[in-house]
Amino acid sequence: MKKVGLKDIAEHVGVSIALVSYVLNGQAEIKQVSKDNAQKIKAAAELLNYRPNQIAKSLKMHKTHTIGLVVADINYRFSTGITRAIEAEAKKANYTVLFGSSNENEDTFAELVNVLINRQVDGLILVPVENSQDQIKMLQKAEIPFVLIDRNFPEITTNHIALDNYKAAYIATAYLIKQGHKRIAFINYDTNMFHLHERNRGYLEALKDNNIAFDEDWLQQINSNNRVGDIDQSLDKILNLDQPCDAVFFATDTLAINGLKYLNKIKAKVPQDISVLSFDESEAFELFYNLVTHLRQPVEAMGKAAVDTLLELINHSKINKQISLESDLIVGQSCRE
Amino acid sequence: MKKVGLKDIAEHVGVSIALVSYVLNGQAEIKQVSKDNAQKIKAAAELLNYRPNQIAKSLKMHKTHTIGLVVADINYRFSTGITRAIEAEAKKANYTVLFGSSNENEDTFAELVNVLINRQVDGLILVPVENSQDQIKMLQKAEIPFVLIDRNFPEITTNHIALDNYKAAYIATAYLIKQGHKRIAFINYDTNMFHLHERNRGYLEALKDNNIAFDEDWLQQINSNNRVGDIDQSLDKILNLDQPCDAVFFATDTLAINGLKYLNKIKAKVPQDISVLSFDESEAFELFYNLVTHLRQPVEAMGKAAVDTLLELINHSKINKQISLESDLIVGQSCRE
DNA sequence: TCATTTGCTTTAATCGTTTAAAGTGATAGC
DNA sequence: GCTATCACTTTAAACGATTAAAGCAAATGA
Repeated sequence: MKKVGLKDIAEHVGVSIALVSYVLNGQAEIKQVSKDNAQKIKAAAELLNYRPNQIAKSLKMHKTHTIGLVVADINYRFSTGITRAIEAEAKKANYTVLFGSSNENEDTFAELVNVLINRQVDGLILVPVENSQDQIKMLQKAEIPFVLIDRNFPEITTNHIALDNYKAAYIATAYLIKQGHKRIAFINYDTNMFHLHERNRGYLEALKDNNIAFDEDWLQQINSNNRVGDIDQSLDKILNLDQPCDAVFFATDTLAINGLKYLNKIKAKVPQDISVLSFDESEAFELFYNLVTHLRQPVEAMGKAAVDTLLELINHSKINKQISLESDLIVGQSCRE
Repeated sequence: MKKVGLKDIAEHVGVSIALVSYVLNGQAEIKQVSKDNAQKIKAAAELLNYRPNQIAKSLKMHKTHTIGLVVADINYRFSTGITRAIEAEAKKANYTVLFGSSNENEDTFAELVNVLINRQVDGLILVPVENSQDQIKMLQKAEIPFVLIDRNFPEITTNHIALDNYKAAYIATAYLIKQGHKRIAFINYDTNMFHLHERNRGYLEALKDNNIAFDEDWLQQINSNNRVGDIDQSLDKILNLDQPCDAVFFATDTLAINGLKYLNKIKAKVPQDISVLSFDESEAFELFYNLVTHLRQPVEAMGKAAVDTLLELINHSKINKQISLESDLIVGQSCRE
């Protein structure tokens, strides 16, 4: 059973290809196609089970009605959330999402972006990885519509949607202080990504504003290549200081999960021995014996904003939007009361 | 900066489009293009930052080098695992993956499949949803290469890759029996999907083979529309029988997670009050105070087998493969020893 | 010297659509 | 009776690539 095209329908009905195209694109009225032919064409399309070849259509129209999405790692809870939100929003506008995961790798990221461009996506939504500035600049030079989400580079002016990471970290730290903590550790990745630096800044600023003298052993920077081992060491460190920490704030859900596993292992009780607070959400937080207090990112809103912005960009070209969103502090029982 | 095509390069160098195409497709040798021109063309392509228009190429070649993937729900751990595996495997063969999530909805599933076909994917990898038999038959009639994973319909002969669900459930149940359990509940969805029925069958058969008289209150069927409430009720039921169950086996990770939340809520201790075993994997299982004993599905192998089978189908057409895989029982501390 | 071969390049059709523009026969207006 | 309009329909040129087939000098052979 070979593919049926406009030609087959045209032959079947005995009219030209153009007429078929008009009818099937809802232009029967305006092109004044006779009711009789319109009727026959529709029937034939149905009968032959015609499916328009989007590839041909895209080629002609210079529009694929597709947007490309590159997330940092499909295994992150954040990624699945944002993917879902973006898909749903895109569908409303009749766009399909072409999707890839860079696995936080610079080369994979570049390759994915390239593949998507070659497939003529109308625009891109990207969660950029560390050191991908050149790729971003390339996109700007090539005038390809794109928006960054979750992360951005302060030195490059882009359309982006991200959490106010500084504020979120500030609020979380302030919350721990309000709960009576005086020695709060912050475990973050050792990275040069701006959004994670902002979290450091929020943490530090909150300490300062509350007159807590920061001890640099409190800020632990994890090498993402040796995550598990490093987190264990970091926790050992902050728990065995002369003045041990009584709270720990994890900069991401992955850090928190690995950290909590270790705390379980060494039988440290949360929050009796140490309070725990984490960025992001995770199903695992709910199964921990005490719901882990965490900062929930508004993924739905983020996805919607990203798609909306991108579509504006695609349709009316020049706009410049930097959207900053706020997180919710979900209070569980993992912090001292 | 408008898009550069073969034409632009041709004009820049002062040769025909054909020559450019030959060179950039590595046919310089066989088409005996002069070294001089070949050199200039490559240089110009580089200089002008040429990117082949895959859409045009696909139209001409009747091949998109794209495979479509429809998962049941991007939020499932299984989905992200399988997606990653399929992407990695597809990339090796220079295929891109176009991806969608049906959210277990029949109509969304049909729509996604259609969108993918219209985009001329070379083949499909599908996790079919309940009642999607007609879609599958349609694909067969249209002779579109596809393979099913995770689930299949016994009444339709298809290429598929799936776990031996019967065996997995049997092994898990037998394990619980070996640990001394005599009253084992099984919580499954109320569904007509074959793979979940197979899990029921494995559970029942294991009881029978071990001379345990099955009590029909032990098999709880959850309506997926009211998952949370139903699970709570089911657990209440099995814990409050005249002869309460001392073990519960969840048919999926989502069921287990919700079940464990409820067990936490009513302060039932695992495994002291009740042993717990679950199908699938979840990050959350590791954060539960006792690692939840579970059946791990071989997603990597599954993804690889799916891509390999599909590519065979695409290239050499007629084959018929039903691949059955085995799960691993990961023993944690959630079952009585 | 003329025909053939060699080495390289161009021409032009094609993929399945879209859509201006042109074509056609009937009817209406003057 | 001649032109204009109307109500349709077809023609044909794109879109950006691929690739047989044809074209064209220069070199070689007889």
